[in-house]
Amino acid sequence: MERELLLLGFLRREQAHGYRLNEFIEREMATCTDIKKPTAYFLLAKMAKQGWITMRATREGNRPLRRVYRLTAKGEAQYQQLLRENLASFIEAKFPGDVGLAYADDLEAQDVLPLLSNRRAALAARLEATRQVPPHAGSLQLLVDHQVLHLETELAWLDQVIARFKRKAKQSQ
Amino acid sequence: MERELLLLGFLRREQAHGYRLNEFIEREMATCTDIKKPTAYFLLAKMAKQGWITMRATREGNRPLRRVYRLTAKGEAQYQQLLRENLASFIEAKFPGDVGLAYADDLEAQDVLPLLSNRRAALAARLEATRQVPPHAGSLQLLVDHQVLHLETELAWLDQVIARFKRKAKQSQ
DNA sequence: TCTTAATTAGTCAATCCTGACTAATTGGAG
DNA sequence: CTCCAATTAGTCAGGATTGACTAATTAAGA
Repeated sequence: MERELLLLGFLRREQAHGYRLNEFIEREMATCTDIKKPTAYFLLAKMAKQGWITMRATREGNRPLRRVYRLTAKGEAQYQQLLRENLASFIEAKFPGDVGLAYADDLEAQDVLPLLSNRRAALAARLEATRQVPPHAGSLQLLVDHQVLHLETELAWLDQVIARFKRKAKQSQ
Repeated sequence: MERELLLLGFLRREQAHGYRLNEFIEREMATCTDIKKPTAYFLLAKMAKQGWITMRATREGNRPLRRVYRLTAKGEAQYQQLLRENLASFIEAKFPGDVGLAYADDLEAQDVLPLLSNRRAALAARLEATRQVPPHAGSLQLLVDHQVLHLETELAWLDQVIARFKRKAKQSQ
């Protein structure tokens, strides 16, 4: 339900139409979610059906119909509950990159090394980009700090893994 | 495609039926994926359609039909490519728990603290459980080590966050 | 030797998610 | 003032995912 929470939390501050929501998601929340545009519209329609938000269609000129979404009292209650649930629970992160590592021994260590070196470069670039993010207001800065810490840890770990495969390559050579 | 990689990597070692695959996923690969049973069956059927694996129906007694899956040469080639792609790229982890933190300022700091304390307990339990996991063979141990390192980092970070909200609670009090 | 619980094996309807698309408006270069 | 690219706004068909279910087999206790 964290996708719903994300949308409700934004609508709580200001009523908005879908496009502004998607902008917020991409610009500010990229570190914790990757909801795509059609998903956001889908969830908004679902929440409207449940009475958590209202949908008001507006039209300017003959642009495509624009819907303005606004939180209802029921939605506010739901928001409070989802927020508390989210804060009180720990959801484990999954590492899709570990699937490859689990099978890395199927390749020669000499073949694995350049591949991991490529992974390392991508990770280092991501870390650098995140470090360059301008300061965010309030708790949003927490998310950036979290991401930086996480990426630093991943980089250190990846270097250990690479060292392991270097040793292995030397042995078998 | 890391779900397909996961399945192909297992079938490469031994032909197997759906149930054994799901067992492996839950027991050994829980740290890097959360594929559910029907998803695995869906992917197996899709890969069979693509010719990466073959499906042979067997029947013992009058049990429900059991399908044994086996990697084809085409599947082996695909496996090689997916494995190399996975090893060479870095896929960012998402933190659903950060959504709540982003909005934590909507609650009083005094209300946030017990919630985060609950999150901390869940995280600490998860870390302890992962530390207790018996040693795995080869690279599978890498995944466990990765998870432990990650959980340790998360715990340290969460303590920082909690400290932040403690300061905030003291200020507003 | 019943009865119950756990394990083995898989299916299906309903829901969720997104790549690819349409379409109008605005900004700016020439 | 015209044309092209970027921005704004949203839709839809099709594919992915899973909760809830069915059903036979085995294990174990009373």
